[in-house]
Amino acid sequence: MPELPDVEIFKRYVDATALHQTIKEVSVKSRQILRGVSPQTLAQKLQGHQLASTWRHGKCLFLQLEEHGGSLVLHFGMTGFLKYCKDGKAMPPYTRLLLGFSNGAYLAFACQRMLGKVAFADDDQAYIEERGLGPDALALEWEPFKERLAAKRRSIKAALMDQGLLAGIGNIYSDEILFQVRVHPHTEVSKLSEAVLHQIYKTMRAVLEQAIQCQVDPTRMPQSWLLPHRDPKGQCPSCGEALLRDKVNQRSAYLCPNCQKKNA
DNA sequence: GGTAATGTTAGACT
DNA sequence: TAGTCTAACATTAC
Repeated sequence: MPELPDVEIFKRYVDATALHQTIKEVSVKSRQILRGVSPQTLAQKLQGHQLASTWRHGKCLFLQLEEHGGSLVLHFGMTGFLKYCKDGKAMPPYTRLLLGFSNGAYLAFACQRMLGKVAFADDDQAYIEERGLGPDALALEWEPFKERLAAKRRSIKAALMDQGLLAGIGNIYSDEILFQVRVHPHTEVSKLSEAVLHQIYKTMRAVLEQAIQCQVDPTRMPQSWLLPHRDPKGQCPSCGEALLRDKVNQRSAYLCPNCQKKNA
């Protein structure tokens, strides 16, 4: 689930559960998810400290320690999520990292497919730069958005999903944005008029914000959206046509062949 | 048993 | 050189 709106919900979840408690225990269950930090170093950085605040950049969640002590950085891959448990027994399956607090509760980072990543950043901004991430999709203004995408020869779907251009959009939400703007995902960015690009920008903001409001729960999203119908048997909520599953960038893109014509 | 799944990335290619 | 594309990564469910 973890695209920008999902990670924003994880951020709010941490804010509501795990702040301002002293970390007693740091247990790395799967070493493989660590990026650029050893289990020993991670434990040493975290133990005895508290999570003071959180913020999100694209799909990355930063859990900041008090007194500028650096941040625990979480990336959720395709299957990652967080769970705050009152005791260690309620731990979800595939827990890869477990933080134990002085009040006896735990924060578990789970990811079934091991594509999630855990890192430690002494400086959040430097970390973002090192990883080559573009500006956060919700923080990005129209003018820089236009400049970043300008004249790209790749498809609009690939461009929206490129974390180096702008950070936070993945397969699901790029489909949703392009469906709402009625643009075919294969369309080359350079072929889009400025007016259409502007529509894409505005729709991107609206979709991301509303998805957060809906708690990323498809059943709460408007029925006019693609997302609640996004499966191989789904029908277009606008015209009733059977949805098409196409390949863009090695990923399956869902679209309505009637509403999203090429060269439209 | 083959295929696909909400992500990233190193290396190949143009 | 820069931009773009592909395969690989690990695991489970249908």
